Amino acid sequence: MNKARNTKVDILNAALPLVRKLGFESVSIANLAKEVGMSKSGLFAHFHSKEKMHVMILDHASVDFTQNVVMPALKSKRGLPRLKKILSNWVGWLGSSSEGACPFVAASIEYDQKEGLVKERLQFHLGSLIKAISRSVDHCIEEGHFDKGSDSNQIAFEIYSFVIGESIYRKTLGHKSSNKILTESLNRLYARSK
Amino acid sequence: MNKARNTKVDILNAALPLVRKLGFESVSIANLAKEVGMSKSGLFAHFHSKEKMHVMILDHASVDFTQNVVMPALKSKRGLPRLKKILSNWVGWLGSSSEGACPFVAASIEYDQKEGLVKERLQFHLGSLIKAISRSVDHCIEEGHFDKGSDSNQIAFEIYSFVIGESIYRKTLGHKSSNKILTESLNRLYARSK
DNA sequence: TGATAAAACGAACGATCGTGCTATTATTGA
DNA sequence: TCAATAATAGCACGATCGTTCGTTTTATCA
Repeated sequence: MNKARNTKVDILNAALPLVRKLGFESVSIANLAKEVGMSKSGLFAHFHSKEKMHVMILDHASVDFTQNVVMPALKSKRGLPRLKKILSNWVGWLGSSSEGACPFVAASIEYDQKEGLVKERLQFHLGSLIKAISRSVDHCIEEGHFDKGSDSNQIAFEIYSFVIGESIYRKTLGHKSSNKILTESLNRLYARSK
Repeated sequence: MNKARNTKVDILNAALPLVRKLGFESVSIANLAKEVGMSKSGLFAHFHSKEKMHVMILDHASVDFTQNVVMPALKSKRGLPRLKKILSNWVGWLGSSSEGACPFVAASIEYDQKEGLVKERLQFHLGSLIKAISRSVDHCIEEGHFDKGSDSNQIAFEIYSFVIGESIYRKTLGHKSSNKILTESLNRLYARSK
C-alpha cells in the first residue's frame, strides 16, 4: 500500500497540468493513462470512477495551492507584507511551468450547472481560497495597514477578480503588460482609505 | 436558401444556452442535434465540421452581446450613464434565462492552449468586447465624468475583472449578495479621482 | 404545377470513451 | 524465500463521438 500512494501522486501531478491546459472534461482516463504510461484499467483502479478522479485532481490542486502559494507566504510579516506575498505567489503559480488556466476557474466553468461530487468539492475549495484571502485582509486591517472600517470580504472579492482577470488577459488575449495592469490595480487597492 | 438560414439561427440560439451550461467541448453535434430535434447529419451539413460550428456559436454569442448589452445602452447619454447601462445590461445578460457561465470565459478556459480557429476568433471577440468598454470609459473621461488623467485601459480591466468575478461568486459559490458586492466595487470605481 | 435544387435523414465507419472482468505481474511481511 | 496480497495489464462491452455517403423529403421558382 506504499507503491499505490506513490503512483497516485504521480498520476495527480501529471493530471494537474493537463487540466489547466485542456479543462477537466478533456482529461479522460484513457488520456491520462497514456500521459503517465499506464494502462487504462491500471489507472482506473486508483480512482474507481471518472468523477472521483476529477474530485481528487481538484483536491490535489488545492493542496498544491496551499503549499506553493499560502504556506511560503507565512514567513512574511503578518498583514500587508504577507498579503502581497500571497498575491505574487498566486500570480506566479498561475503562470508557472505548465501554463493553462486556473484549475478552480476551469472547474467553475465546467461544473457550475452539473450537480455532483465535483461541484460540491469545488465550492468547498474555492470558498476556502477566498476565505484565506479575506482572513489575510483582516490581518491587514488589524495591523493598521488598511483602514479600520474596511470590508475584508469586499476587498477579497476585488483581489480575486483582479487575479482571474489578469490570467484571462495574459492567456487568452496575450496581453503584454497584463502584469503591470494588475500591479497598478492592486496598488490602488492597497492605498485605499489610508 | 432561406430555410437554411432560419434553421441555422434556430440551432445557434439553442446552442448558446448549452455552451453556457456545459462549456464548448460538451456541446457535441449529436448533443445539439437532439436538443433542436434534428438528425446529426442534418445539423452537420450546416457547419461542415465541429470546429467551424464552435466558431459560429462564438460569433453568435458576440452578436447576442452586442444586440442585448451594447446597443440598448446607446440610448443612454454618452459618458457615465451609458457605461452604467452597459454594465447593468451585461450583468443581466450573464444572469439571464439560461444561466451558466459567460460564453467568452468558457471559451477562454477551453481554448487557451488549443491553437485553431476557435482560439483566434475568441481573441478577436474578447478583444472587441474589452475595447468597447475602454471606449466607453474614454467617453466618460471626455465628458468629465472621470478624471482627465484616468487610464481607460486600466479602468476597463478592472471593470471586466469585477464582472467576471461576480459571475463566479454567484454561479459557483452561490454567493447571495454578489450583486451588492459588485455594485460597491463599481461605485468605488466610478468615484475614482473625482 | 413540375423540374430543379436545397435541406434533412438514416445507416455505417472508425475512434475514443468509461467501466467491468480475469489474468498477470510486482510488492510486501513472516 | 515463499506464500499472501496489492498493483497493473489485457481484453471486451456498450455508448457516444465526428464524419461520410447515398437516399429521401422539402422548398424554390420559372
